[in-house]
Amino acid sequence: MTDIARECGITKMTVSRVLAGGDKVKPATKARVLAAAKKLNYEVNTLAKNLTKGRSGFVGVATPFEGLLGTCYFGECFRGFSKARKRFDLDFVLFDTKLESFQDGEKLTQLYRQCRFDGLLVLGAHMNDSFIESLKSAGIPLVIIGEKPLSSEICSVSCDNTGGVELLCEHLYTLGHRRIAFVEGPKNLKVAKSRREQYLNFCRTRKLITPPHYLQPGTFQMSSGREAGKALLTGHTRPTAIIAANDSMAFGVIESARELSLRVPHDVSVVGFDDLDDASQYSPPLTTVHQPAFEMGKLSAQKLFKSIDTDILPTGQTVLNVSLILRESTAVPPSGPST
Amino acid sequence: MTDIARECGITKMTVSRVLAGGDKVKPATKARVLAAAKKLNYEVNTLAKNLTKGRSGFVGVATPFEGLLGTCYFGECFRGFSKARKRFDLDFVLFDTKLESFQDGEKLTQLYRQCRFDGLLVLGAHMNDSFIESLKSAGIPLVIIGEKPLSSEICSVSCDNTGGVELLCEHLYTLGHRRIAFVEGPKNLKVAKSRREQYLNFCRTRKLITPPHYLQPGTFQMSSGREAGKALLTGHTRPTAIIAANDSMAFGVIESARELSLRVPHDVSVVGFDDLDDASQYSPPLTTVHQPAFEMGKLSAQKLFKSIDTDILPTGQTVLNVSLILRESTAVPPSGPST
DNA sequence: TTGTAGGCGTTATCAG
DNA sequence: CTGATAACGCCTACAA
Repeated sequence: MTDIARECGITKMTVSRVLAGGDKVKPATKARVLAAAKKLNYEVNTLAKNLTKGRSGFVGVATPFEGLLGTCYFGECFRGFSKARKRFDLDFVLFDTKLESFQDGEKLTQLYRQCRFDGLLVLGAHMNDSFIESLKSAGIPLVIIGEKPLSSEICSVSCDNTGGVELLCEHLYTLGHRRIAFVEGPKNLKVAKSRREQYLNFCRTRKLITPPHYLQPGTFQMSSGREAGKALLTGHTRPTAIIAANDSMAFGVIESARELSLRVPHDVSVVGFDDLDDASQYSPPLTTVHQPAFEMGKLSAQKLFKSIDTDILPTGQTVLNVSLILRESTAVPPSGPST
Repeated sequence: MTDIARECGITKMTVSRVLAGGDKVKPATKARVLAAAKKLNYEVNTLAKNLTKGRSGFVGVATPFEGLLGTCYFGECFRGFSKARKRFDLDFVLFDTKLESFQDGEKLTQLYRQCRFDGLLVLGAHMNDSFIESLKSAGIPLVIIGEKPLSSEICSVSCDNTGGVELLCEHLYTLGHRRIAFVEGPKNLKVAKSRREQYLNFCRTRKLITPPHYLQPGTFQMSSGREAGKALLTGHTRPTAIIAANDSMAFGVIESARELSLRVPHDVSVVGFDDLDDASQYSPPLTTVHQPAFEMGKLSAQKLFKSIDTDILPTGQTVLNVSLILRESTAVPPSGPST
């Protein structure tokens, strides 16, 4: 910058002004500065700029690396973040909430106070609310994605998990299913809990039978769906329909049916939740609930960017709608519609 | 920092020394400083530290967001990066090579010169070598992952794609298959090209028939595998075995067989490449080649970190071994072993 | 073992 | 519209 100033016979200050956006500088000077900058192959030193501005120019994305990073859900959310970005001087840093050192939010708080990032997007948070509370109380601009924290003070963008499961249940019930089983997600995830609760709720309301083994544990991974499917399809009082708390597990359930030479949906109906890309490619194509991961990512990032720009903490708890995607993995139960 | 100094009745400088690692400071002073730091809830300002050090403390990860970010392969690599990290003052920034502005490497070069990151890991690079060359010539510490660039000057960590396809071909040939088809990956990816070349090579060597439609285009996505499978299984001279250039497409091929009521492996053998988590969960479990994505990620990150620490550009082209994972999607061809 | 002086490259502020 | 001066918070180098 000093070089440019010398080259143009002016001060650094004027050069800075031009490069920062050309506030009130004589057009002629401006042109000369720009020419010199080009000639000298100048690029700002972000490090120095950041120091004076007190900003790092980075947005943190906190997520469990193991279990979420390689999933389509994560990919879609992240593409949403990226899409929301209008200013290109903000980039994304990834933090692994699975590391022990990140478990309690203390570490992220510290990084924030060290000016490593300007705001935080939290994906796949655990039920452990104290994690989020501690981030909040550190004054970090914060948006939680995928679930709604207890405290309404905390900004979040999620989708209607309860409503989604309700749609699935209704659909199966209308087809005539009365023996409906459920494969749940990890116990420490709020989304998993919401989905399970709504299933149980539905069964209670409609007075459906729910032997204990109708509620199968799962990890959101295909393998757990396969195991749960095997248990359900070989156990007593075989269900006529199985709801998996996400698509991956639904695929696993379908595989288990195949292994047992049961046809989907003829012998058993299977539904999932998420609407992954592959859901439509499966045979049979999977009936599922579409979760708008891309939109969730985009909206949450927009909120955070705005917050960072304005220095006002983000607020509001947005719950996006989900929709039932009817494909071919569901049909009337083998015994025909119930009464 | 000034506050701590005042609190302890010493200068900033001594405080700095203590906080930087306590070089040659009297233990008593050191203790007092640390106590005061704790009391005042002090955290270094990374922004200032970076400015003096001339380092950003970030490692860039350049990858196409669309098509790679949501995949298991990316997840594994990234977990490898994270695992390689010994110093926790280096974090990972994501850059989207699918953005137009990143296509030619110019943008990343600019970001580097602006000190946004200290080194770069490139994942899923395009065939376009000029992209990589331009990064290299900008002097960016650089490791390419997954493919071996033409210029041996450029550091890379990849796996033996050629050998892997050879293993698959050999396996099928030994079982007796003579009509082997191939579903290829995106035309602009080097890995895809290597795998295809080796398939063609094998067919040539063994004098296998290869009608033009035996080489089906694909995108590495399940849907393209499904389409290719349909074309191959309904076309003339039906192959007895199909090699998909990755697992996702192999799943698609299997689905297409199911739709056509063909049994895998009884009527047609199917193999993939990657060994995704789900490959073992499929029914039939998929015979495939294991690609050590985690190790590739870890090793490449280690090289880069070392380079950043020592200020010596990373070198060497490592090619990791792959291994054939025999599962249940392959068998002798329906007509029995060939002569 | 500790202190002093100065600089890293940029922007803020106020004066001209 | 432009310039002078100081500051951002830390670290390097040298001196005491």
